[in-house]
Amino acid sequence: MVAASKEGKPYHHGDLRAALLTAAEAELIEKGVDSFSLRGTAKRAGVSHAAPAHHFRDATALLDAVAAVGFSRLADTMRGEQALAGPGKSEQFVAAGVGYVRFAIDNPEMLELMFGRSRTDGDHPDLARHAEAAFSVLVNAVGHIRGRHVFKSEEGWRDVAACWSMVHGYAQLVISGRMGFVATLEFDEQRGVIEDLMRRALPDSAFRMRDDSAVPTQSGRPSF
Amino acid sequence: MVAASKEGKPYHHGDLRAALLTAAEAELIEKGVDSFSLRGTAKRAGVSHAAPAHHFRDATALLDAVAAVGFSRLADTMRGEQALAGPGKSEQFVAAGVGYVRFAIDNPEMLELMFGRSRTDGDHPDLARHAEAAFSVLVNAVGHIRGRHVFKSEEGWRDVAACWSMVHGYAQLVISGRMGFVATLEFDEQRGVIEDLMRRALPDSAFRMRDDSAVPTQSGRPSF
DNA sequence: TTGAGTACTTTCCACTGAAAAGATAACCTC
DNA sequence: GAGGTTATCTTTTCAGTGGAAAGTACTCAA
Repeated sequence: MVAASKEGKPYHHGDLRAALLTAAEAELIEKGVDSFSLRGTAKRAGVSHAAPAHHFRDATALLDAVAAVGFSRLADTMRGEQALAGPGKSEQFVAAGVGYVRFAIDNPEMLELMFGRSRTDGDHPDLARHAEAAFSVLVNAVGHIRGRHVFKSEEGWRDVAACWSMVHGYAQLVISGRMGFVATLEFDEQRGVIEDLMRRALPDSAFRMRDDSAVPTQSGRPSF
Repeated sequence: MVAASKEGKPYHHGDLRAALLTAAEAELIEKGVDSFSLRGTAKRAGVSHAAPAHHFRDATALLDAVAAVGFSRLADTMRGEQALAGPGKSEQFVAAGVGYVRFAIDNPEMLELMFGRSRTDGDHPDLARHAEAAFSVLVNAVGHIRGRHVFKSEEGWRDVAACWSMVHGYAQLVISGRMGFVATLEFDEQRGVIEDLMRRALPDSAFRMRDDSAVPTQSGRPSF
Protein backbone atom coordinates (compact mmCIF):
# COMPACT_ATOMS: atom_id res chain seq x y z
CA MET A 1 0.00 0.00 0.00
CA VAL A 2 1.51 3.26 -1.15
CA ALA A 3 0.33 6.72 -0.21
CA ALA A 4 -0.74 8.86 -3.12
CA SER A 5 1.85 11.46 -3.97
CA LYS A 6 0.76 15.05 -3.50
CA GLU A 7 0.47 16.15 -7.09
CA GLY A 8 -1.30 14.24 -9.81
CA LYS A 9 -2.00 10.60 -9.53
CA PRO A 10 0.88 8.34 -8.69
CA TYR A 11 2.11 5.95 -11.29
CA HIS A 12 1.40 3.07 -8.97
CA HIS A 13 -2.13 2.89 -7.79
CA GLY A 14 -1.38 1.25 -4.50
CA ASP A 15 -4.26 -1.14 -4.27
CA LEU A 16 -5.55 -1.48 -7.77
CA ARG A 17 -6.87 -4.95 -7.26
CA ALA A 18 -9.36 -3.84 -4.64
CA ALA A 19 -10.17 -0.70 -6.61
CA LEU A 20 -10.94 -2.80 -9.66
CA LEU A 21 -13.30 -5.00 -7.70
CA THR A 22 -15.20 -1.96 -6.53
CA ALA A 23 -15.18 -0.38 -9.97
CA ALA A 24 -16.27 -3.62 -11.60
CA GLU A 25 -19.24 -3.90 -9.31
CA ALA A 26 -20.26 -0.33 -10.06
CA GLU A 27 -19.89 -1.03 -13.75
CA LEU A 28 -21.91 -4.20 -13.36
CA ILE A 29 -24.73 -2.43 -11.56
CA GLU A 30 -24.84 0.43 -14.00
CA LYS A 31 -24.34 -1.35 -17.32
CA GLY A 32 -25.76 -4.74 -16.53
CA VAL A 33 -24.02 -8.04 -16.82
CA ASP A 34 -23.95 -8.25 -20.60
CA SER A 35 -22.96 -4.67 -21.28
CA PHE A 36 -20.21 -4.89 -18.73
CA SER A 37 -16.98 -3.45 -20.07
CA LEU A 38 -13.47 -4.07 -18.86
CA ARG A 39 -12.37 -0.76 -20.30
CA GLY A 40 -15.17 1.02 -18.55
CA THR A 41 -14.10 -0.60 -15.30
CA ALA A 42 -10.51 0.49 -15.83
CA LYS A 43 -11.65 4.02 -16.56
CA ARG A 44 -13.67 4.04 -13.34
CA ALA A 45 -10.60 2.99 -11.42
CA GLY A 46 -8.62 5.71 -13.16
CA VAL A 47 -6.16 3.45 -14.91
CA SER A 48 -5.51 2.46 -18.48
CA HIS A 49 -7.58 -0.28 -20.01
CA ALA A 50 -4.68 -2.72 -19.94
CA ALA A 51 -3.83 -2.27 -16.28
CA PRO A 52 -6.34 -4.85 -14.99
CA ALA A 53 -4.49 -7.57 -16.87
CA HIS A 54 -1.82 -7.45 -14.21
CA HIS A 55 -4.27 -8.36 -11.47
CA PHE A 56 -6.78 -10.49 -13.32
CA ARG A 57 -5.96 -12.82 -16.14
CA ASP A 58 -8.89 -11.60 -18.22
CA ALA A 59 -12.32 -10.05 -17.92
CA THR A 60 -13.86 -13.34 -16.87
CA ALA A 61 -11.43 -13.71 -14.00
CA LEU A 62 -12.35 -10.23 -12.79
CA LEU A 63 -16.04 -11.06 -12.93
CA ASP A 64 -15.38 -14.30 -11.11
CA ALA A 65 -13.76 -12.33 -8.32
CA VAL A 66 -16.76 -10.00 -8.24
CA ALA A 67 -19.05 -13.01 -8.06
CA ALA A 68 -17.04 -14.32 -5.12
CA VAL A 69 -17.70 -11.04 -3.32
CA GLY A 70 -21.34 -11.51 -4.20
CA PHE A 71 -21.51 -14.95 -2.62
CA SER A 72 -19.83 -13.64 0.47
CA ARG A 73 -22.41 -10.87 0.69
CA LEU A 74 -25.23 -13.32 0.04
CA ALA A 75 -24.11 -15.35 3.04
CA ASP A 76 -23.89 -12.19 5.13
CA THR A 77 -27.40 -11.17 4.14
CA MET A 78 -28.83 -14.56 5.01
CA ARG A 79 -27.04 -14.60 8.35
CA GLY A 80 -28.17 -11.04 8.95
CA GLU A 81 -31.80 -11.99 8.56
CA GLN A 82 -31.26 -14.94 10.84
CA ALA A 83 -29.80 -12.64 13.48
CA LEU A 84 -32.96 -10.55 13.37
CA ALA A 85 -35.29 -13.52 13.46
CA GLY A 86 -36.41 -15.54 16.44
CA PRO A 87 -34.23 -18.37 17.67
CA GLY A 88 -36.52 -21.21 16.65
CA LYS A 89 -35.33 -23.62 14.01
CA SER A 90 -38.26 -22.83 11.81
CA GLU A 91 -37.77 -19.09 12.09
CA GLN A 92 -34.09 -19.45 11.34
CA PHE A 93 -34.89 -21.54 8.30
CA VAL A 94 -37.37 -19.02 6.96
CA ALA A 95 -34.95 -16.19 7.67
CA ALA A 96 -32.32 -17.79 5.48
CA GLY A 97 -34.76 -17.76 2.59
CA VAL A 98 -35.79 -14.21 3.31
CA GLY A 99 -32.16 -13.17 3.26
CA TYR A 100 -31.64 -14.91 -0.04
CA VAL A 101 -34.49 -13.02 -1.63
CA ARG A 102 -33.47 -9.76 -0.05
CA PHE A 103 -30.00 -10.10 -1.47
CA ALA A 104 -31.42 -10.85 -4.89
CA ILE A 105 -33.67 -7.81 -4.84
CA ASP A 106 -30.89 -5.57 -3.61
CA ASN A 107 -28.29 -6.98 -6.03
CA PRO A 108 -30.12 -8.21 -9.11
CA GLU A 109 -27.24 -7.85 -11.55
CA MET A 110 -24.97 -9.56 -9.08
CA LEU A 111 -27.30 -12.54 -8.83
CA GLU A 112 -27.41 -12.74 -12.60
CA LEU A 113 -23.64 -12.78 -12.63
CA MET A 114 -23.34 -15.32 -9.83
CA PHE A 115 -25.74 -17.83 -11.29
CA GLY A 116 -25.33 -17.25 -15.00
CA ARG A 117 -24.51 -20.25 -17.11
CA SER A 118 -21.27 -18.74 -18.30
CA ARG A 119 -19.75 -18.86 -14.84
CA THR A 120 -17.60 -21.92 -14.54
CA ASP A 121 -16.59 -21.76 -10.93
CA GLY A 122 -14.94 -25.13 -11.12
CA ASP A 123 -11.65 -23.61 -12.10
CA HIS A 124 -11.84 -20.74 -9.67
CA PRO A 125 -11.31 -22.13 -6.18
CA ASP A 126 -11.86 -18.83 -4.41
CA LEU A 127 -15.24 -18.42 -6.05
CA ALA A 128 -16.19 -21.99 -5.26
CA ARG A 129 -15.17 -21.50 -1.66
CA HIS A 130 -17.31 -18.43 -1.15
CA ALA A 131 -20.21 -20.05 -2.95
CA GLU A 132 -19.88 -23.08 -0.73
CA ALA A 133 -19.94 -20.90 2.37
CA ALA A 134 -23.17 -19.24 1.27
CA PHE A 135 -24.65 -22.60 0.45
CA SER A 136 -23.85 -23.90 3.90
CA VAL A 137 -26.07 -21.30 5.52
CA LEU A 138 -29.06 -22.80 3.79
CA VAL A 139 -27.91 -26.36 4.34
CA ASN A 140 -27.42 -25.74 8.05
CA ALA A 141 -30.87 -24.23 8.35
CA VAL A 142 -32.37 -27.35 6.82
CA GLY A 143 -30.12 -29.57 8.90
CA HIS A 144 -31.25 -27.98 12.14
CA ILE A 145 -34.81 -28.86 11.30
CA ARG A 146 -34.37 -32.28 9.83
CA GLY A 147 -31.44 -33.35 11.93
CA ARG A 148 -27.97 -33.52 10.57
CA HIS A 149 -28.21 -37.22 9.89
CA VAL A 150 -30.47 -36.56 6.93
CA PHE A 151 -27.48 -35.57 4.85
CA LYS A 152 -26.40 -39.15 4.91
CA SER A 153 -29.31 -39.94 2.65
CA GLU A 154 -30.42 -38.57 -0.66
CA GLU A 155 -33.66 -37.54 0.93
CA GLY A 156 -31.92 -34.87 2.93
CA TRP A 157 -30.41 -33.42 -0.17
CA ARG A 158 -33.83 -33.45 -1.73
CA ASP A 159 -35.02 -31.24 1.07
CA VAL A 160 -32.16 -28.89 0.39
CA ALA A 161 -32.78 -29.02 -3.32
CA ALA A 162 -36.43 -28.16 -2.82
CA CYS A 163 -35.73 -25.21 -0.56
CA TRP A 164 -32.99 -23.90 -2.73
CA SER A 165 -34.96 -24.32 -5.94
CA MET A 166 -37.94 -22.59 -4.44
CA VAL A 167 -36.12 -19.59 -3.08
CA HIS A 168 -33.80 -19.29 -6.04
CA GLY A 169 -36.59 -19.54 -8.57
CA TYR A 170 -38.65 -17.00 -6.71
CA ALA A 171 -35.73 -14.62 -6.44
CA GLN A 172 -34.92 -14.89 -10.12
CA LEU A 173 -38.50 -14.43 -11.20
CA VAL A 174 -38.95 -11.43 -8.94
CA ILE A 175 -35.86 -9.64 -10.16
CA SER A 176 -36.71 -10.32 -13.78
CA GLY A 177 -40.06 -8.66 -13.20
CA ARG A 178 -42.17 -11.75 -13.62
CA MET A 179 -43.82 -11.76 -10.23
CA GLY A 180 -46.26 -8.95 -10.74
CA PHE A 181 -48.25 -9.60 -7.62
CA VAL A 182 -45.35 -8.73 -5.35
CA ALA A 183 -43.78 -6.03 -7.48
CA THR A 184 -45.64 -3.27 -5.71
CA LEU A 185 -44.99 -4.61 -2.23
CA GLU A 186 -42.40 -3.28 0.12
CA PHE A 187 -39.93 -5.95 1.03
CA ASP A 188 -41.34 -6.38 4.51
CA GLU A 189 -44.70 -7.12 2.97
CA GLN A 190 -43.12 -9.91 0.97
CA ARG A 191 -41.93 -11.72 4.04
CA GLY A 192 -45.22 -13.53 4.39
CA VAL A 193 -45.03 -14.72 0.82
CA ILE A 194 -41.50 -15.97 1.24
CA GLU A 195 -42.36 -17.71 4.48
CA ASP A 196 -45.21 -19.45 2.69
CA LEU A 197 -42.86 -20.62 -0.05
CA MET A 198 -40.23 -21.86 2.35
CA ARG A 199 -42.75 -23.84 4.36
CA ARG A 200 -44.05 -25.46 1.21
CA ALA A 201 -40.54 -26.47 0.22
CA LEU A 202 -39.89 -28.10 3.58
CA PRO A 203 -43.22 -29.46 4.79
CA ASP A 204 -43.39 -30.68 8.35
CA SER A 205 -44.31 -34.24 7.59
CA ALA A 206 -45.16 -34.92 4.01
CA PHE A 207 -42.87 -36.89 1.75
CA ARG A 208 -40.66 -37.99 4.61
CA MET A 209 -41.27 -41.67 4.22
CA ARG A 210 -40.76 -42.01 0.52
CA ASP A 211 -38.31 -44.80 0.00
CA ASP A 212 -36.00 -44.19 -2.89
CA SER A 213 -33.22 -46.15 -1.27
CA ALA A 214 -30.63 -44.38 -3.32
CA VAL A 215 -27.04 -44.66 -2.30
CA PRO A 216 -26.02 -41.82 -0.04
CA THR A 217 -23.88 -39.64 -2.20
CA GLN A 218 -21.89 -36.92 -0.63
CA SER A 219 -20.12 -35.99 -3.82
CA GLY A 220 -23.34 -35.67 -5.75
CA ARG A 221 -25.16 -33.35 -3.44
CA PRO A 222 -26.41 -29.96 -4.62
CA SER A 223 -23.97 -27.17 -4.06
CA PHE A 224 -23.37 -23.62 -5.09
CA MET B 1 -40.94 -17.48 -51.18
CA VAL B 2 -38.66 -17.58 -54.15
CA ALA B 3 -36.92 -20.63 -55.54
CA ALA B 4 -33.15 -20.41 -55.54
CA SER B 5 -31.80 -19.81 -59.01
CA LYS B 6 -29.81 -22.71 -60.43
CA GLU B 7 -26.35 -21.26 -60.28
CA GLY B 8 -24.83 -19.52 -57.30
CA LYS B 9 -26.95 -18.07 -54.59
CA PRO B 10 -29.66 -15.68 -55.58
CA TYR B 11 -29.37 -12.10 -54.52
CA HIS B 12 -32.59 -12.36 -52.62
CA HIS B 13 -32.58 -15.08 -50.06
CA GLY B 14 -36.26 -15.84 -50.21
CA ASP B 15 -37.01 -16.32 -46.57
CA LEU B 16 -34.14 -14.75 -44.75
CA ARG B 17 -36.15 -13.97 -41.67
CA ALA B 18 -36.83 -17.62 -40.96
CA ALA B 19 -33.30 -18.59 -41.92
CA LEU B 20 -31.94 -16.03 -39.48
CA LEU B 21 -34.05 -17.40 -36.66
CA THR B 22 -32.68 -20.86 -37.31
CA ALA B 23 -29.13 -19.61 -37.66
CA ALA B 24 -29.43 -17.50 -34.54
CA GLU B 25 -30.54 -20.47 -32.50
CA ALA B 26 -27.62 -22.52 -33.79
CA GLU B 27 -25.28 -19.66 -32.95
CA LEU B 28 -26.85 -19.37 -29.53
CA ILE B 29 -26.44 -23.06 -28.79
CA GLU B 30 -22.88 -23.16 -30.02
CA LYS B 31 -21.48 -19.89 -28.69
CA GLY B 32 -23.67 -19.37 -25.66
CA VAL B 33 -25.84 -16.42 -24.89
CA ASP B 34 -23.07 -13.96 -24.13
CA SER B 35 -20.77 -14.87 -26.97
CA PHE B 36 -23.61 -14.71 -29.42
CA SER B 37 -22.64 -12.81 -32.53
CA LEU B 38 -24.90 -11.18 -35.06
CA ARG B 39 -22.19 -11.42 -37.65
CA GLY B 40 -21.73 -15.08 -36.97
CA THR B 41 -25.45 -15.58 -37.39
CA ALA B 42 -25.44 -13.77 -40.71
CA LYS B 43 -22.54 -15.89 -41.89
CA ARG B 44 -24.42 -19.03 -40.94
CA ALA B 45 -27.37 -17.86 -42.98
CA GLY B 46 -25.02 -17.11 -45.87
CA VAL B 47 -25.67 -13.40 -46.05
CA SER B 48 -23.68 -10.30 -45.29
CA HIS B 49 -23.48 -9.13 -41.74
CA ALA B 50 -25.72 -6.17 -42.42
CA ALA B 51 -28.54 -8.13 -44.01
CA PRO B 52 -30.30 -8.98 -40.74
CA ALA B 53 -30.92 -5.32 -40.10
CA HIS B 54 -33.68 -5.42 -42.68
CA HIS B 55 -35.61 -8.04 -40.76
CA PHE B 56 -34.69 -7.23 -37.18
CA ARG B 57 -34.07 -3.78 -35.86
CA ASP B 58 -30.95 -4.87 -34.02
CA ALA B 59 -29.35 -7.88 -32.41
CA THR B 60 -31.63 -7.64 -29.40
CA ALA B 61 -34.72 -7.78 -31.58
CA LEU B 62 -33.40 -10.92 -33.25
CA LEU B 63 -32.75 -12.53 -29.89
CA ASP B 64 -36.21 -11.52 -28.73
CA ALA B 65 -37.66 -13.34 -31.70
CA VAL B 66 -35.56 -16.38 -30.87
CA ALA B 67 -36.79 -16.20 -27.29
CA ALA B 68 -40.37 -16.14 -28.57
CA VAL B 69 -39.69 -19.38 -30.42
CA GLY B 70 -38.26 -20.70 -27.20
CA PHE B 71 -41.41 -19.93 -25.23
CA SER B 72 -43.48 -21.54 -27.90
CA ARG B 73 -41.36 -24.66 -27.69
CA LEU B 74 -41.49 -24.59 -23.90
CA ALA B 75 -45.28 -24.68 -24.07
CA ASP B 76 -45.11 -27.53 -26.58
CA THR B 77 -42.80 -29.51 -24.35
CA MET B 78 -45.05 -29.06 -21.34
CA ARG B 79 -48.12 -30.07 -23.32
CA GLY B 80 -46.20 -32.98 -24.77
CA GLU B 81 -45.44 -34.34 -21.33
CA GLN B 82 -49.07 -33.87 -20.37
CA ALA B 83 -50.15 -35.85 -23.40
CA LEU B 84 -47.98 -38.74 -22.28
CA ALA B 85 -49.13 -38.56 -18.67
CA GLY B 86 -52.25 -39.98 -17.13
CA PRO B 87 -55.46 -37.96 -17.31
CA GLY B 88 -55.71 -37.14 -13.62
CA LYS B 89 -55.41 -33.53 -12.53
CA SER B 90 -52.47 -34.32 -10.36
CA GLU B 91 -50.63 -36.21 -13.08
CA GLN B 92 -51.27 -33.41 -15.53
CA PHE B 93 -49.94 -30.89 -13.07
CA VAL B 94 -46.77 -32.85 -12.45
CA ALA B 95 -46.33 -33.40 -16.17
CA ALA B 96 -46.31 -29.65 -16.77
CA GLY B 97 -43.42 -29.32 -14.37
CA VAL B 98 -41.61 -32.26 -15.90
CA GLY B 99 -41.98 -30.66 -19.32
CA TYR B 100 -40.60 -27.41 -18.00
CA VAL B 101 -37.49 -29.10 -16.67
CA ARG B 102 -37.10 -31.24 -19.75
CA PHE B 103 -37.16 -28.16 -21.92
CA ALA B 104 -34.58 -26.48 -19.75
CA ILE B 105 -32.24 -29.45 -19.91
CA ASP B 106 -32.64 -29.79 -23.65
CA ASN B 107 -32.32 -26.05 -24.30
CA PRO B 108 -30.17 -24.56 -21.57
CA GLU B 109 -28.88 -21.60 -23.55
CA MET B 110 -32.40 -20.86 -24.69
CA LEU B 111 -33.66 -20.78 -21.12
CA GLU B 112 -30.85 -18.44 -20.19
CA LEU B 113 -31.89 -16.20 -23.04
CA MET B 114 -35.60 -16.36 -22.23
CA PHE B 115 -35.27 -15.53 -18.57
CA GLY B 116 -32.22 -13.33 -18.54
CA ARG B 117 -32.58 -9.97 -16.94
CA SER B 118 -31.68 -8.17 -20.13
CA ARG B 119 -34.81 -9.36 -21.90
CA THR B 120 -37.39 -6.62 -21.70
CA ASP B 121 -40.34 -8.34 -23.26
CA GLY B 122 -42.59 -5.44 -22.38
CA ASP B 123 -41.88 -3.73 -25.66
CA HIS B 124 -42.01 -6.87 -27.73
CA PRO B 125 -45.66 -7.95 -27.98
CA ASP B 126 -44.93 -11.12 -29.90
CA LEU B 127 -42.51 -12.32 -27.26
CA ALA B 128 -44.93 -11.44 -24.50
CA ARG B 129 -47.71 -13.33 -26.26
CA HIS B 130 -45.72 -16.52 -26.60
CA ALA B 131 -44.46 -16.24 -23.04
CA GLU B 132 -48.02 -15.79 -21.87
CA ALA B 133 -49.13 -18.90 -23.76
CA ALA B 134 -46.43 -20.98 -22.10
CA PHE B 135 -47.35 -19.53 -18.74
CA SER B 136 -50.97 -20.50 -19.23
CA VAL B 137 -50.09 -24.18 -19.42
CA LEU B 138 -48.81 -24.05 -15.88
CA VAL B 139 -51.63 -21.83 -14.69
CA ASN B 140 -54.23 -24.14 -16.14
CA ALA B 141 -52.64 -27.14 -14.50
CA VAL B 142 -52.87 -25.41 -11.13
CA GLY B 143 -56.37 -24.20 -11.93
CA HIS B 144 -57.63 -27.68 -12.64
CA ILE B 145 -56.52 -28.79 -9.21
CA ARG B 146 -57.49 -25.80 -7.18
CA GLY B 147 -60.54 -24.82 -9.17
CA ARG B 148 -60.56 -21.87 -11.46
CA HIS B 149 -62.10 -19.60 -8.87
CA VAL B 150 -58.82 -19.45 -7.01
CA PHE B 151 -57.48 -16.97 -9.47
CA LYS B 152 -59.89 -14.46 -8.12
CA SER B 153 -57.83 -14.37 -4.97
CA GLU B 154 -54.20 -13.71 -4.32
CA GLU B 155 -53.94 -17.13 -2.76
CA GLY B 156 -54.40 -18.76 -6.11
CA TRP B 157 -51.58 -16.74 -7.56
CA ARG B 158 -49.47 -17.75 -4.63
CA ASP B 159 -50.02 -21.35 -5.61
CA VAL B 160 -48.90 -20.52 -9.11
CA ALA B 161 -45.96 -18.53 -7.85
CA ALA B 162 -44.85 -21.42 -5.67
CA CYS B 163 -45.05 -23.97 -8.46
CA TRP B 164 -43.37 -21.75 -10.93
CA SER B 165 -40.63 -20.70 -8.55
CA MET B 166 -39.95 -24.30 -7.64
CA VAL B 167 -39.75 -25.65 -11.12
CA HIS B 168 -37.94 -22.65 -12.53
CA GLY B 169 -35.39 -22.58 -9.75
CA TYR B 170 -34.77 -26.28 -10.07
CA ALA B 171 -34.39 -26.02 -13.83
CA GLN B 172 -31.94 -23.14 -13.56
CA LEU B 173 -29.87 -24.82 -10.90
CA VAL B 174 -29.74 -28.06 -12.85
CA ILE B 175 -28.61 -26.49 -16.08
CA SER B 176 -26.01 -24.38 -14.32
CA GLY B 177 -24.56 -27.57 -12.89
CA ARG B 178 -25.46 -26.91 -9.28
CA MET B 179 -27.61 -29.94 -8.67
CA GLY B 180 -24.91 -32.55 -8.44
CA PHE B 181 -27.13 -35.27 -7.10
CA VAL B 182 -29.17 -35.44 -10.29
CA ALA B 183 -26.42 -34.65 -12.75
CA THR B 184 -25.64 -38.28 -13.37
CA LEU B 185 -29.26 -39.34 -13.71
CA GLU B 186 -31.00 -39.99 -16.99
CA PHE B 187 -33.92 -37.68 -17.41
CA ASP B 188 -36.45 -40.41 -16.72
CA GLU B 189 -34.77 -41.02 -13.39
CA GLN B 190 -35.32 -37.38 -12.51
CA ARG B 191 -39.05 -37.61 -12.88
CA GLY B 192 -39.45 -38.77 -9.32
CA VAL B 193 -37.46 -35.82 -8.04
CA ILE B 194 -39.48 -33.38 -10.07
CA GLU B 195 -42.73 -34.94 -8.96
CA ASP B 196 -41.59 -34.56 -5.38
CA LEU B 197 -40.81 -30.90 -5.93
CA MET B 198 -44.10 -30.17 -7.63
CA ARG B 199 -46.09 -31.80 -4.87
CA ARG B 200 -44.27 -29.78 -2.29
CA ALA B 201 -45.05 -26.59 -4.17
CA LEU B 202 -48.75 -27.41 -4.31
CA PRO B 203 -49.56 -29.41 -1.21
CA ASP B 204 -52.92 -31.06 -1.05
CA SER B 205 -54.19 -29.33 2.00
CA ALA B 206 -51.67 -27.20 3.77
CA PHE B 207 -51.75 -23.43 3.65
CA ARG B 208 -55.15 -23.39 2.01
CA MET B 209 -56.90 -21.56 4.78
CA ARG B 210 -54.45 -18.79 5.32
CA ASP B 211 -56.43 -15.58 5.29
CA ASP B 212 -54.52 -12.80 3.70
CA SER B 213 -57.67 -11.12 2.45
CA ALA B 214 -55.73 -9.22 -0.13
CA VAL B 215 -57.57 -7.48 -2.88
CA PRO B 216 -57.92 -9.75 -5.90
CA THR B 217 -55.51 -8.37 -8.40
CA GLN B 218 -55.63 -9.62 -11.93
CA SER B 219 -53.10 -7.13 -13.19
CA GLY B 220 -50.58 -8.00 -10.53
CA ARG B 221 -50.48 -11.70 -11.03
CA PRO B 222 -47.29 -13.49 -11.92
CA SER B 223 -46.73 -13.89 -15.60
CA PHE B 224 -44.02 -14.81 -18.01
C1' DT C 1 24.09 3.17 -7.13
C1' DT C 2 22.63 -0.09 -9.80
C1' DG C 3 20.25 -3.96 -11.51
C1' DA C 4 16.01 -6.41 -11.58
C1' DG C 5 11.40 -6.93 -11.24
C1' DT C 6 6.72 -5.13 -10.82
C1' DA C 7 2.99 -1.91 -12.06
C1' DC C 8 1.29 0.64 -15.37
C1' DT C 9 0.75 2.97 -20.32
C1' DT C 10 0.79 3.00 -25.18
C1' DT C 11 0.12 0.87 -29.33
C1' DC C 12 -1.80 -2.48 -32.02
C1' DC C 13 -4.91 -6.20 -33.71
C1' DA C 14 -9.09 -8.84 -34.61
C1' DC C 15 -13.54 -8.66 -33.61
C1' DT C 16 -18.16 -6.66 -32.53
C1' DG C 17 -22.84 -4.02 -33.61
C1' DA C 18 -24.55 -0.35 -36.13
C1' DA C 19 -25.10 3.33 -39.67
C1' DA C 20 -24.72 4.90 -44.41
C1' DA C 21 -24.65 4.38 -49.06
C1' DG C 22 -24.53 1.60 -53.16
C1' DA C 23 -26.21 -2.61 -55.94
C1' DT C 24 -29.69 -5.84 -57.37
C1' DA C 25 -34.01 -7.90 -57.97
C1' DA C 26 -38.87 -8.13 -57.31
C1' DC C 27 -43.22 -5.88 -57.63
C1' DC C 28 -46.82 -2.74 -59.56
C1' DT C 29 -48.94 0.22 -62.66
C1' DC C 30 -49.55 1.34 -67.15
C1' DG D 1 -44.24 -6.28 -71.88
C1' DA D 2 -41.81 -1.32 -70.05
C1' DG D 3 -40.92 1.90 -66.53
C1' DG D 4 -40.67 3.47 -62.01
C1' DT D 5 -40.86 2.25 -57.06
C1' DT D 6 -39.62 -0.32 -53.26
C1' DA D 7 -37.74 -3.95 -50.57
C1' DT D 8 -33.74 -6.74 -50.00
C1' DC D 9 -29.03 -7.44 -49.69
C1' DT D 10 -23.76 -5.86 -50.03
C1' DT D 11 -19.97 -2.89 -49.19
C1' DT D 12 -17.86 0.48 -46.62
C1' DT D 13 -17.06 2.84 -42.56
C1' DC D 14 -16.95 3.90 -37.60
C1' DA D 15 -16.76 3.63 -32.63
C1' DG D 16 -16.17 0.42 -29.16
C1' DT D 17 -14.58 -4.11 -27.24
C1' DG D 18 -10.97 -7.59 -25.10
C1' DG D 19 -6.45 -9.03 -25.40
C1' DA D 20 -1.32 -9.15 -26.85
C1' DA D 21 3.01 -6.90 -27.11
C1' DA D 22 6.20 -3.58 -26.20
C1' DG D 23 7.61 0.45 -23.89
C1' DT D 24 7.85 3.48 -19.53
C1' DA D 25 7.87 4.56 -14.58
C1' DC D 26 8.49 3.24 -10.26
C1' DT D 27 10.14 0.22 -6.12
C1' DC D 28 13.24 -2.41 -3.81
C1' DA D 29 17.11 -5.21 -2.64
C1' DA D 30 22.01 -5.87 -3.02
